[in-house]
Amino acid sequence: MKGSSRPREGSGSAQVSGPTATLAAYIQERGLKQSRQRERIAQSFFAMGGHVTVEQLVARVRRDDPRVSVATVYRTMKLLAECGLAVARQFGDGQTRYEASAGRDHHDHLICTACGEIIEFANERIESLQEVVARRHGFEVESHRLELYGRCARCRPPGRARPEARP
Amino acid sequence: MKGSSRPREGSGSAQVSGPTATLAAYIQERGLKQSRQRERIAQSFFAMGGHVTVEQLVARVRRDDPRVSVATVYRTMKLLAECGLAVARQFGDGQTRYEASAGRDHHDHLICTACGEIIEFANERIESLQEVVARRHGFEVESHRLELYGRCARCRPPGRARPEARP
DNA sequence: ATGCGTGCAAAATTTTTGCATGGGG
DNA sequence: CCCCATGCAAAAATTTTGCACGCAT
Repeated sequence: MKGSSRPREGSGSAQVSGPTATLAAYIQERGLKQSRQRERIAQSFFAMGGHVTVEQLVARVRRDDPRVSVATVYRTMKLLAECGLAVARQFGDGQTRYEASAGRDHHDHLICTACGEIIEFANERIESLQEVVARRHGFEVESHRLELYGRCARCRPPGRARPEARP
Repeated sequence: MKGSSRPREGSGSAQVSGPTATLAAYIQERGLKQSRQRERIAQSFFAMGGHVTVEQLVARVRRDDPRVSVATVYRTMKLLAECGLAVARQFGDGQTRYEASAGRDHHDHLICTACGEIIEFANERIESLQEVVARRHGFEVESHRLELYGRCARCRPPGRARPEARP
């Protein structure tokens, strides 16, 4: 249940302009402090890619550092969200998911109700129409959220390819 | 707009075929039982209209019947959702909201981030484009969710009229 | 009489917060 | 050195579940 195909940031060796650098800058500007935990959490988060639940992130971080507390992960993700490196998403399953957003354009989501795969997409036409609709009601749009739930190609009953064994 | 939705049930005379009747039918068909609580909860829910949180609903129901438990309200709303009279909505605020859906067409939401007002809208063009996008990714859409967050006419900074004083 | 519904409370989930301690700047 | 960050656990907030009892059918 993953599968994002996002272009990797310059994962070169001496590259310093990645999200980690942005976080460091943000931390310094605000007189906050860096820490092993924050670095680990951020690193794991960006390494995981996709749309990560706190639970998943905690598990991953603890693989390297078993004593990191859930609270710290929550607090750090809030930090990442504040400085624009992550976005919190609520798909209707009761778990907040975080998504890396460094320098990424806005996009919406296609979510497979069978295998859970999450695909991102963007559509200018839809965005425009949203503006039109909003204006029609006197609204000024600040943000929006569009999620399409359904069956992905592999999970579709009629087509071919087995639905991953979970109807 | 669709064919003037909500035909006011002019047909039967003695038969009140509103949502309450649908619930009663559903209850009987399934061998379930009616109860004072269920009636009160359903009645309050439909009377309130809009997008109601369980908390609000509980408060309202208890105004008439202080001993109704939260659990019963949850269970009853689940029942209403099962028989298609209500729909559970998750706007990102951590509270499940229920919305009456008897005979209503699909629609999406405009949500004011200042006063919390929720406006419904429907747009065929957007729906069509959603299908196109989904198909392009091999998805078959089962449902979707579109929410536009922003400032309603009254809450817009530049314009006039006061923001109702409730964030 | 049978079994569903209810209230109450405990449990389960998910996220936040208080507090004492330790470490970064 | 001072303040921030962390861990731990308790607290919150929301929703579910177990249980015994009572009422509707």
